[in-house]
This record gives sequence, C-alpha cells and structure tokens, in this order.
Amino acid sequence: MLLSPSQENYLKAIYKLQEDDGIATNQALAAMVEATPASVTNMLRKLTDTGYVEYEAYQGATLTWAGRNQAVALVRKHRLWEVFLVDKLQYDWDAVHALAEELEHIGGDELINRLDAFLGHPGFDPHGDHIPNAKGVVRVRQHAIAASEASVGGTCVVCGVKDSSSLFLQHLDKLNIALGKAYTLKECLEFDRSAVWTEQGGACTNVSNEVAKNVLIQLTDA
Amino acid sequence: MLLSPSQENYLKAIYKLQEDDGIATNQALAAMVEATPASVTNMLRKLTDTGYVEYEAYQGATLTWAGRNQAVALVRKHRLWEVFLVDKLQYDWDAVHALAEELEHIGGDELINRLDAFLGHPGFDPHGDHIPNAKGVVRVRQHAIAASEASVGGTCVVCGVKDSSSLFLQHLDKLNIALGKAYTLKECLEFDRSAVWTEQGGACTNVSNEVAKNVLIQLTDA
DNA sequence: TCTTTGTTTTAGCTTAGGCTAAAAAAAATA
DNA sequence: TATTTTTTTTAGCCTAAGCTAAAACAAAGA
Repeated sequence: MLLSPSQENYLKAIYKLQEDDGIATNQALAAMVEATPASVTNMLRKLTDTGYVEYEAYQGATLTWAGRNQAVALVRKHRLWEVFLVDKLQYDWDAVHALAEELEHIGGDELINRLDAFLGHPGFDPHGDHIPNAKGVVRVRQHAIAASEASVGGTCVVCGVKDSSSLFLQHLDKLNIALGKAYTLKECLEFDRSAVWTEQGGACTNVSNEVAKNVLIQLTDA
Repeated sequence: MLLSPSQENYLKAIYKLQEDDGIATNQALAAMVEATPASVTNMLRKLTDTGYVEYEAYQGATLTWAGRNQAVALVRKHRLWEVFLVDKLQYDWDAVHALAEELEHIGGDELINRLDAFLGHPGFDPHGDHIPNAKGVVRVRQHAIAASEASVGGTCVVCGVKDSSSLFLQHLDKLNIALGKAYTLKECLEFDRSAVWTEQGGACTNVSNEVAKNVLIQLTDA
C-alpha cells in the first residue's frame, strides 16, 4: 500500500504524539499537521481503512504495527537527510528541518540505505537524536537529562535538544552552546532560576531556565 | 509564483518538445506528462494565466521567458541529482532517472547551488548531457554526431546518448559501451547496416544501426 | 444529576489535477 | 473542393485533501 506525503505526515505525527504524550488526540494532531480537526478525522478514517491506524470515534488514534514501521522509516529518512545537509552541504543545524521534511518523502528503501552507507551509517542526527536503523530498531537516548535538572558543581556534555525549532537553535548558537561541548555548572541564581555555565577552558554563559529545560546533557562527573 | 510538481513537469515537457521538435503539440505533451490531451488543455490554461506559457487554442504551447527559466532550472536540478546518485550513492546510470524526477521538485536555489558545489560543479550528467549553470545558461553539445553517421576507419570517443531509457542504457552496458571510451569503426555490414567497433586495446563489438543512431560520439581522427 | 464547556464528528463546499465522451476545429485525402 | 480522419477543446464527472459551520458527544463544574 502506497502512502501520499500527506498520509505519511499524519503517521509521523501520531507516532510522535504517542511517544511524547502517550495518546494522539485529534486536536494535537491537527496542530502538528497544520490542518483542522475535521480534516484529521477525515484522514484517520482513510488510514484506518488502509490498516496503518487503529481509530475509534472520540478515542484518539493509535498506530498499527505497519503504521509504526512506516513512521519509524520516515524518522530514519528525515534524520539521515539532515545529516547529509549538515555534513555534506554545510547547512547550519537550524536550517535543515524544512528541507528534510520534503526529502523524506522521496524514493524507497534502496535510496535511503545507499544514503546511509554514503554518510557512514551515522548514529545521530545534527540535533543529537538517534537515527533508527534499516530494520526499524529505534534506540532510546540513555543517561540524558534536561540541563535544568542538573545540580550545581556538576560537569556535563551537551548531547541533544528538546526543541529543534530554528528559533531555539539560533539562540543556542548565540550562547555558543553546541552538541559535544563540555560545561561545568557553576551556580544557579535564585531570582530567575537561570544558571551560570563555564566552558572547559574559560568562557562563562548565563543560561535561562527556559533554555536549560530544552538542552539535554549527559553528566560526566568523575 | 510557486509551481506544483505537476506544473513543473509540464514546463519541462514543453521545453523539451520545443527543443526537439520546435513545437509542443497537445498530444506530444500528453504523452510526455502521461496525461490525456484534455488534461493538457486544462493545465496550459493555468500556466498561461500564471505567465509561464503562451498558448492559443489549437496552436500549441510556447514558454515565456519566465517559463524557460523555470524549465532550465529544473533540468539543472535533475541533472545535478543524477550526478549525486551516480557519483556519491553508486547508482548505475540506468537507474537514476526516476529518482531525479522526484528530487528535482525539492527545495530552491540554495539547496541546488550547495549540491552543485558539493559535487564540484560538474559540467555533465551521467548520460553526457550538459548541466545548465546557476544563471540558467545552457551550453549546447558541440562536435557530437550520432555514431551511425560516422564513416568507416574513423576513431571516436563516446560522449552521450540520445535515448536515456533504462532499457537502452542496460543494452549499452551489455555491449560494454560507456561514456568516455574510445573506438575505431572497423566496418559497416551492408546487410543490416550494423557496424563493427573495436575498442582501443582489443575487443570487437557488433553494433546495430538502431543502437548507433542513439549513441553520440566525437571524432578524434588524427 | 444537570448544565456548561470543550472536543470531535458530520455535512456540505472548494481546489488541484486528473478522467471520458462528445463536439468542434484543423489537417489530410479523395 | 468535399469528405474523412486526426487533433483539440468542451462539458461533466471523480478523487484527494483540505475548509467552515453546525450537530453530537465527552468532560468538568455547579
């Protein structure tokens, strides 16, 4: 059964919502695919008929096994194209999402597996997210916590972001925060819960709580 | 004005027909975009309204300057993606057309110019066709003739094909004919107008007239 | 439990891009 | 030139994917 780009976007959206919130409500789906709830109802019917979704009126949507596999394959394609755009075409990490969103609907397994090989079978995309493998196995991020959860005095390495919007990523660029960089959390200011991070080797940065909540780190305490 | 993939395909088709036959008839267009003549009439109206095509009932279609530029940009995108697929992802030259056909509708100038740079600004695609540059300048193949036009005794280098269908390209593979290879035309057999080519260094191949008509060569006579 | 509020579904409409069948125009042939 | 054939256009219909407005349902508060 062949899916249209639009249908693929719905499957991806259900997948993400199931992962994040446990449940994919009509409204949340509508927001994610940028359509009205009425259109979502419509599409969920079709995806149910084709066997990718299980759905009963008013109960939200769940992916079938076939649906999950499609969704994971799309996540894989999206992230591999992001790696291509950043590593090979030198795009900035905040500029690749929209293009990958288009590219992920092109071609089939053959293309993406060749791309994967060409890129050297990368494990992570430019935002630090795991790339599912060709068999559809998804590894989950381990030992990562939001920077806002870390305690003063700890040392850590930045390994991902929760928000990959262009706006947020550009903000991190301005703060000179990037994946792989190591920091020590010097102090936490009572007043606004912002924190002071120092980079190995010098520079201090003041990081708002809002930012810290969206930066994922791994603790490297000795 | 933003064009849909379908609209882009029409522009490309008109462009090719204008180049090859001088005129883009409704029927020829229908064959090329795989639609009915009625659908073509429909679409030509729209493209006329948006200013990419000039069209009067029963008179065939012509591209405006804006239309020509779009078409050339698409040819450029198509051919650059073909280079990517063959050079970087190791696809065979007979397997890239369909994928490039999808990829050419993705993104804008930024993406394609970065791809161009990444590939090292190639001048030709895997079938020997010139790649238009970023300014829309199209160079025309020079000094190339169909192999069927060459006279016995001449030496030449294969530099292109007229037919880039998978079927034909695979046939060339079987005959061990590839771009860049040098041959001497040993003899032409009266009976079926097939020719005997010898490769520099040895092997003889019998090439039918049908094949020779679709192989482009440059003479290298001393 | 009843009522209000918020969410989801239904009903009916729109647009893009196709299609077929019939009518009209152009081209070819007698 | 008259007739036949081919090509193009018109008219009317279809499907995918969206939309709005109203109705139905579910959840929350009184």
